[in-house]
This record gives sequence, structure tokens and C-alpha cells, in this order.
Amino acid sequence: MVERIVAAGRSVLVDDGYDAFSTNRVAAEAGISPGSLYQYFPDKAAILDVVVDRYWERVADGVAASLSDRIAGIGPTLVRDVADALLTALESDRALMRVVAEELPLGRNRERLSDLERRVRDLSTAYLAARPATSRRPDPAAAAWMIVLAIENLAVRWVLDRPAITRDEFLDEIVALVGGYLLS
Amino acid sequence: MVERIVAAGRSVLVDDGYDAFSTNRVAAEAGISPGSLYQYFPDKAAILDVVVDRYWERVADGVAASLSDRIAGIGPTLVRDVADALLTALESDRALMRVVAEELPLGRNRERLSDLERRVRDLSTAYLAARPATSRRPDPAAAAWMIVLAIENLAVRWVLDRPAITRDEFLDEIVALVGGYLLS
Amino acid sequence: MVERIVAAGRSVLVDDGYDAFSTNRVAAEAGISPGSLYQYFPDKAAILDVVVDRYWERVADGVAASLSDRIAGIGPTLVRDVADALLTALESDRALMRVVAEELPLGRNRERLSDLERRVRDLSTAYLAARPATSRRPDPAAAAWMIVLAIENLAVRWVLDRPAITRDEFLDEIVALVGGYLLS
Amino acid sequence: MVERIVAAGRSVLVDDGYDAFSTNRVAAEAGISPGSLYQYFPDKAAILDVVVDRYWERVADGVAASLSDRIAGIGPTLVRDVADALLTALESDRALMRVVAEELPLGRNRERLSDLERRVRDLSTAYLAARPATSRRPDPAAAAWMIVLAIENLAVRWVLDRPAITRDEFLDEIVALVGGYLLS
DNA sequence: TATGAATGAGCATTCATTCAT
DNA sequence: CATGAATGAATGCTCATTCAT
Repeated sequence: MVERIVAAGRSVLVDDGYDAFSTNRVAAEAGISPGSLYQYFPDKAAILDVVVDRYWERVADGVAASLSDRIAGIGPTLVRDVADALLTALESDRALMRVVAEELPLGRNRERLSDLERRVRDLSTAYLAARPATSRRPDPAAAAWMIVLAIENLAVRWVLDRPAITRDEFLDEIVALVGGYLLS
Repeated sequence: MVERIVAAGRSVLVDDGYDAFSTNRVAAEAGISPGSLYQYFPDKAAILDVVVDRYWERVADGVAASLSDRIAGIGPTLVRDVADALLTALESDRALMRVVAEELPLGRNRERLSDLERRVRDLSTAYLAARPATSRRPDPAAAAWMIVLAIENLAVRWVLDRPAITRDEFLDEIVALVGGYLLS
Repeated sequence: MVERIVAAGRSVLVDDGYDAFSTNRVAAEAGISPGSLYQYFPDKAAILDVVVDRYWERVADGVAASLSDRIAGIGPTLVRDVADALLTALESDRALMRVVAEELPLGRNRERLSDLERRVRDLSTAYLAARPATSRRPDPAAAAWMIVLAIENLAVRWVLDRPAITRDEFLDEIVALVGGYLLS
Repeated sequence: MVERIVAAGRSVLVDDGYDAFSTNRVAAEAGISPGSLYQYFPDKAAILDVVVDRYWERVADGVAASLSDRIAGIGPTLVRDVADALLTALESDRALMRVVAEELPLGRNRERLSDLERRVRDLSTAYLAARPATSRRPDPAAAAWMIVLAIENLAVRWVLDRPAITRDEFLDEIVALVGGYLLS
């Protein structure tokens, strides 16, 4: 039932936009009564949160999977593969992403997003600290912070804005950005 | 009077948040009657737009000033100076920035922000195209797109998240990021 | 509940006039909250329409009943009986009629009223066409139009203005008006 | 200046309808400031009243002229001529009449209209009382009341509804209506 | 006299939430 | 559990009127 409501929430968000995301609308879409919503969620914001969380969770899972794949045998394509995974995850539901990224107050995304960022950042920090040869940056934590946010944001914008760069070119640029940064 | 209303709008936004940004609340803050708002603005959104526009305008002006200062005698500190200017501009009203960046639907920021991005991007593209020596990146437009968005977002996040990096360190990292990228 | 609202609407109209017919006023009179109005009516106009329609419906029903009673055995008192029925129906809620006729934009009454007029006119036209002996008027449709409007308006004005003519005298005059007209 | 305002009021009424008849709109149309309206009229209703009064005054004048023309040498075409004059007067500003008759609360027309009705009714009563031969109706005042209202309303409706009767036919019917009535 | 900015009570309408059934 | 009618505070906005200039 929670599933039903969350799915309805996603539909409303994608089909009608954030402004139409009212409890009545979601309940109607879910085929239940407005009152029933409150048996499963404390308030409207909680429904939205779950819908949004689910999205970022999916993204985080995609990236994490790629990361743990790679962590075993770290290779020269680590960055590219992670960025690739991020792009793939982001694109998995572009309709929802558009609404989430453009119509929702950013704050609503923050907590989930911070989790993802923190996870990847911690991993990166550890990686950089463990392999001094890969980086000339003085502060591994700072470097990880820079890299993670830069990649995340560029990936989001690339998906959203569809600039005149192909996916492969974009990944090349990401690799260049990270590689050049670490070694300079 | 427009000033009074805009100032009141900023106050409400900063003090009470986006959800409290109602016409009555703004009018009360401005010490005028709700009806008077409509002598100067066609509707509520227009007030908000001006408040937000003013902020981004200030940011854009700061960056543009730094850019035109530097363009005369381009030196090795171009990137650092621009990033510095951006940070300074962003920090000029951090309270407002927090609300603008976290509570407002991103879409509302987009137009103004896109202007700024485009201006800086075009300038950067031209710069890169004119001085092939500064960059090994194959596509100047793509490189400019990468750099501008990366700097912008990192700067915003640095101001917002106040991570454990000093301002100077952060600027160093930005310089390293851009420099390393262009030369790799 | 629809009944409750319509009754409240009538009360407000009768007691406080058209200008006081606000959704809040009607809701208060009905002892419900403003929001509840919208569970049963799409907007304020719809409430007013029902109140007014109900009145004219009652009038139409009264006249129609008298008409179908009489149509079986048409007699010399047809006109008098119909006018009598009209008067009775009109008088059934004189307080409401006053507001409906004097404070409402005529346009709002027109549709309902036109229905009633058309029904009676069509019946009259058929009657006159079928019995040439009853009328020397060349055009039955035109004659029916004249008669119906004349009676309707005179009846409304008699009820509203309460002139110095008794009900019976008034009905006599109506009979004379119609009778004289048809035979001249 | 009063003229200017009244003319502006008429324009607004005719061009934009009763709902658009706001003090600001009228002032703008008159090319003056809203405040100046109140130098010449106590309130909005007063402006509307004058606009409407002017219309009915013109109608009354037209009818009165025809009446006094005819009163000298009364002839068999009295009724027809008066009805003709009424029609002409009514049609003199059909655009305004439409708004006045369909969008305005009837009450607003009443006073002026009552004047006209009373004048014609009194004249008719006197006429009928003075010439018993012209009427078999027992009560001249009642007969005058009937006739005046019937003609007035039929004329208004004829102008408004434009039914399938020519002007001449309509006048014939009016004559038949009145003539038949008085002699029956 | 003329102005027009300022007023502010009032309006129709929405919607997250509750609770009796 | 589920319902959905009922809620009512809150919203954005209007406009007849005033009054300092």
C-alpha cells in the first residue's frame, strides 16, 4: 500500500508537476481515499520525501555497485566507470529527475543527496589517502570533496541540459578534469 | 516604494522562509497594505522574481567586474580572481542565498543563473579558442561548459556547506582543478 | 446538504440581498464551513443558479400543471386559470421573487425564464393554430408571443408593485386583454 | 466634466459590460484620476445611475414628445404612434439598452422607469376617463396600468429579442392588443 | 480643483488534515 | 483498516474610497 501511494506520488509528480502534488491528487491517483494516506504517512511531505528518496537511493545504489565492483581491482578507468554509473543511474528516470531537480526546493533533495555524497567522498578520501601516488593534492579530504561535488553536479547538469557533448566525450572530460586536478 | 517592497520580500524570505512568503506577510513587513503591493507588482511571483533577480544580478555584476578588470592584462591569476569574485559576490548575502538555493524551486533561479553562466561560458570559450596554448582540451566550448559549471557549483556549495577548507585553500583547489583539466 | 446550502442561499438572498450573497455568508448561514460549499458546488455562481432555478422551476411547474389540467377540457376560463396559476406560483415566495426580479442581473434569470416562456408560447401557438375560431390574429406565433410576454410581465409587476387592483380584477383584466386582442 | 464622466461610464458599460464598470476603469476612460470622480459624484452607484437615467430620460422624452404632438389632435393612430415613438427611443441606443436591460439589476432601472410609466399612465388614465366612449373597461386607472406596462414590456422585449415579427406587424399587434382590450 | 498613491476590508477559493462512521 | 465528508485557516487579489499634496 505504501508502494501504491509512492507510485502514485511519482506519477503525479512526473505527469502534473510539483504544484499538482496535493494529497487529494495523490490519493485519487492511488485509488484510495485521502484519509487513508495518513495511515501510512504522517503528512504530505513524508510522501514526497519517500518518492524523492527512492530516486536518489536508486542513484546511490547504482554508483555504489559500480564502486564496489571496481574497488576489488582498481584500474585506470575507476573515475570513468563511476561517472558512467552515475549517469546511467541519473538517466534511469529522467522524467522524475527533471521535476526533482527543477521544481522541487533543493532542500528536499539535500539529505538523501548528502548521504550519497558522503559515502562516495569517504570512499574517495580513503582511496586517495591510501595511494599517495595517485594524487599530488595536499588534502585528500578536500580533494575528495571537490571531485565528488564537481562530478555530481556536472552529471546532473549534463543529463538535464543535454549540452552539445556526447556521453563519451563528457566522460572523457570528467576523466580529464579529475585526473588533471589530482596530478597538478 | 518598490525598494521597500523588495526589501520586505528579502526579509520575509530570509527570516521566515519561502513558505511564509505570502503577499500579506510581505505587505505587513513592508508596513503597507496588501493592496499597495499591486500598485508596483502585477502579482506575488513578480515580487519574488525581483528579490531573487537582484541577488543573482549582484553576483553577476561582481563576476563581470572582475572579469573585465582582468581581461585587459590577463595573468596567471585569472581563474583565481574570478572564483574569488564569485565567492565574494555569493557571500554578500549568505542568508538570502541559503533560502534562494535551498528553498526555492530551482526553476525560479534558472533563467537568471543561465544568463550568468552563458556570459561567463562565452567569454571562456573565446579565451580558450584564442589562446590554444592555455588548453589541451579538444573542444573549447565543452571545456568552458565544464569549467563554468564546476566552479559555479563548487563555489555555491562551499558557501552553503562551509566545509573544512579555508577560503584560500578552496581557491587553490579551484585553480588546480581548472589548470590541471585544461592541461591534461 | 445541497438542500441545506440552497436553503441558506435563499435566506441570504432574501434577508440580506444580492450584494451580501458571498460564499462566506452563505456558508455561515448554512452552519457549515466555506470549504464544504465546494464539495457540492463548483463555485459561487452555481449556488445562486440553483436557488434561482428552483424558484423559476416552481413557477414553471405551477403553470404547467394548470395548463395540462385545462388542456383536457378547454373551457372559457383557460386564460384566467393559467394566469391564476402563474400568480399563485409567483406569489409562493414573494420575498425571493423581489430579490430575484429586482437585484439580480436579468441575464441570470433569462435562461430559465425563456424555457418557461417557450413552453407556454409553443402550447399557445399550437392551440391558436388548431382553433382558428378563437382568434382573428393573422399570425398565431406572433399572437402567442405577444400574449405570453404580456401576461408574464403583467403578473410579475402585479405581484411586485401591488397596484390598486384586486387579484380578481386583475385576472378579469388579463382575460379582457387576451380575449379582446385575439378577437380584434 | 460630469458629461465626460457620464460619457465614459456609458462607454465602459457598452464596450466592456457591467462587471467592468469599476471606478478606475471609468476614470481611465474619462482621462481623469479616480479621485476626481468623487468631486462630481458621491459614489460609483451615482455615476451608473446617471448613465442609466440618461437613457431612460431620452426614452421618456421621445415618448412624451410623441404624446404631446398627438394630444392636440387625437386620432385613431394614437396608440400606434406612441408605441412607435417608444420603439424609436428604445432603439436609439441599442448597445446601451442591451447592457441596461440584461446585465444591470432591474432595481437600478426602476425609479426612472417608474417615472416614465407614471407619466404615461396618468395621461392615459385622464384620457380614458375623459372619453368613456373609447373604453368599456370599468376602471380607467387599472386599464391604463395594464396598457402601459404591457406596451412597455413588449416593446423592450421586441427590441431585445428581435422576434420574427416586423416592426410594422408588431405595431399592428400592439394596436390590436390595446384596442381589443379597451373595447371588450 | 485635481491628483493618484494608499488603503484595507472583503472576496472566492484551496487543500492538508481530521475523525465519526 | 478504510473512508470521505467536513473542516477552516490561509491564500492571492480587487476595488470603492480617501486624503495629503
